[in-house]
Amino acid sequence: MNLKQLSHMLALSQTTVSRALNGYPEVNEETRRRVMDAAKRHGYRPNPSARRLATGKTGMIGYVLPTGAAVEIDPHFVEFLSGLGDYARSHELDLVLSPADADDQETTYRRIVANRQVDAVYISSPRPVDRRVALLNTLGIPFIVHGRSEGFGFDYPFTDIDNEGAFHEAARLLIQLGHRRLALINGDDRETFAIHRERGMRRALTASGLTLGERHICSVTMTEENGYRAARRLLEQSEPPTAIACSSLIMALGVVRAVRDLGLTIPGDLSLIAHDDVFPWLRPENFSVPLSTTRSSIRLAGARVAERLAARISGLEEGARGEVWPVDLVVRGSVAGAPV
Amino acid sequence: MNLKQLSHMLALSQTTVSRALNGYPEVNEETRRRVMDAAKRHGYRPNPSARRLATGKTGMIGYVLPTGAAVEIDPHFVEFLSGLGDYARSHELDLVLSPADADDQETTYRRIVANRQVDAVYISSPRPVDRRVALLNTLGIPFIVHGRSEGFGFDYPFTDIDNEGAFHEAARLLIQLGHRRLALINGDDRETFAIHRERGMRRALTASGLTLGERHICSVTMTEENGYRAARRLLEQSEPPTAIACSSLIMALGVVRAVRDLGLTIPGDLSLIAHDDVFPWLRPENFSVPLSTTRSSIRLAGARVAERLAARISGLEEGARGEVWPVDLVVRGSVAGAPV
DNA sequence: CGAAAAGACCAAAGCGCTTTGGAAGACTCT
DNA sequence: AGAGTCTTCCAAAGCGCTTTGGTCTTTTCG
Repeated sequence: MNLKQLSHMLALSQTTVSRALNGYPEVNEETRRRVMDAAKRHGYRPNPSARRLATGKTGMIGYVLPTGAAVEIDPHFVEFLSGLGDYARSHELDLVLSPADADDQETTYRRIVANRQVDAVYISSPRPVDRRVALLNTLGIPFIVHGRSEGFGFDYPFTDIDNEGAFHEAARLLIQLGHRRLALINGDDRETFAIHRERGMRRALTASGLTLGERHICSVTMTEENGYRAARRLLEQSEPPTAIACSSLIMALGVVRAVRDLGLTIPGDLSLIAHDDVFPWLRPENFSVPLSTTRSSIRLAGARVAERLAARISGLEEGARGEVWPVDLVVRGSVAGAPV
Repeated sequence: MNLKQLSHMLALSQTTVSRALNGYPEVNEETRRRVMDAAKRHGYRPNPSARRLATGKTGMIGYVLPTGAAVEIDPHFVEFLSGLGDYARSHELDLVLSPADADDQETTYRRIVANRQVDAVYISSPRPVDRRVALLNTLGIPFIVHGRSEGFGFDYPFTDIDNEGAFHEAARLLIQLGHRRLALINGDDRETFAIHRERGMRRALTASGLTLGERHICSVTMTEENGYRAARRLLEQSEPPTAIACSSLIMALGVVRAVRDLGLTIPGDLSLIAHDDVFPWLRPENFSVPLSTTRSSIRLAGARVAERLAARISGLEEGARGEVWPVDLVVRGSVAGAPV
């Protein structure tokens, strides 16, 4: 059932039927009802390929997926995706993932824009002065950054959490509890979120006349193993930290294992706070010692990004508004006063 | 730069240029070279929307993503996706995720087929007599099932691992080590993979005159917490198992925690084998006691599924061939002889 | 040598929608 | 009553590609 058949059946022109269906004003309300009715009854659905060719609109949002043998898409992505899907579903938006060589994403971005394959895209895990942001800005396709980039000569729309504030609060709490030697096990420090977390922590330390020495900071891919290694390195120093802030729950698993291997205890010998993106399959309250966290649902962020993309596509949102979500600090058993 | 311009520039018809570019035989080789050359020089790329409308081919593969507040997409998905992306990238295939209400995926499948939104789709986490398989079979779109379904009046193409064989081997090993009371912490037993694993284990037990009692089997969503709970339930019985087979590494984390909470040890009091899908961020060799596993890379499976989909799209693969990959049994420190 | 076959190319008709540029009739207003 | 204005609808021209159904020229072969 296509437009031609439908309009013939209604003894109307394709023009009128098309307009009736798409809510244009220049059509009699009575006629519109008739059309709507017939369309529903016959299950007419406009062919998206045809519509695409005519309008350029695709009803899809895009994401360039970095791939390659050495590239690991981490589990955060899937949780973000869930949120995105939650929103997208109710708006019949599809998501297209375009796999790209991790070292040359630009080609793919250019392709999907030139080909008009999607109406909007989002970017995740941005770095400071991220080339993708600059690129999309010049290409002129609607986009949202999940996270933040910095230091451009222009503004851009983003949705981010207050990583700096979160880790500032976490560090402040630890300091209040008497800790003097804090350490940070961070994610990849080429990414903005990691830089912000470090900055937040440093700010809290400085305010109390403390510092975050080179020896007390690690920056690694967020795997269990790297968490373990980092913790061992930190704790086997001559002056080990008495508290650690950790950028992910998965790494925190490794930290806990290291602590145990070294015959230490949490929170007796070490206080631990980790960032929790809220995975359904790994909860901080279920750690052997319930884990204190800075918490922010990455799933909700996904839904929000989808919502904003939809708004931008339909022209409801414009400009470069950035939003920063606060992060909860949730205190559980893994923090205590510094050992004497 | 579109076809019209290009052909005008070459003083050829659109027909000839199109055919030259698409490798049709009825064009002079000399002419073809000229065309190819000009196309490359001017960076001509056929507009996919137009091509789509004309041919119905999209260059995309589809996946219906179940969503909803209660639905958790698990981390296996992202790893599978990585593999899919690895292959898809080299073939300029994109992947479109269509979010659907988890309870009504059929509507979405019908939509993407009716609209010709993708050239092929894949299905994951199939159940026995999975309605999606039956549906896609009647809808007549190329598809591959990742996993297996059972009991149709027709065959279908799938790529699966030998779940039954894997858990059969695992159980056999445990029995050889003298264990008599085995337990299984399984995934959702409405899914085929879980049924196969149980079947494999049962087969091994039966062969030795043993059984898998109702009290020794759990079937839960694969989260850390559920692993913990299941293990507690099993181990606090009057006649607790001396060995557990577990369907995922994430649940195994919970098992290890439970064992520790109960003051038991691995492998002294309990032998543990888990299935490992090979996540880069959580490795069995890094468990406090290195974990024995049945291992099969889900990422490789993703690449294979993409490859087969591509083959089916281009007509290189036909029929209902199913393939079953063997699973490695990797023995590490978490298994030992049964306690006396 | 003449007929048939093969080779190389093209004009034009789709694919199914949106949108432009009217046109016809009804209504208002002076 | 005639000019102007709405309201409501339509024919046809795109969007940029593929493909059908030729035509014209050259080659092959009995």
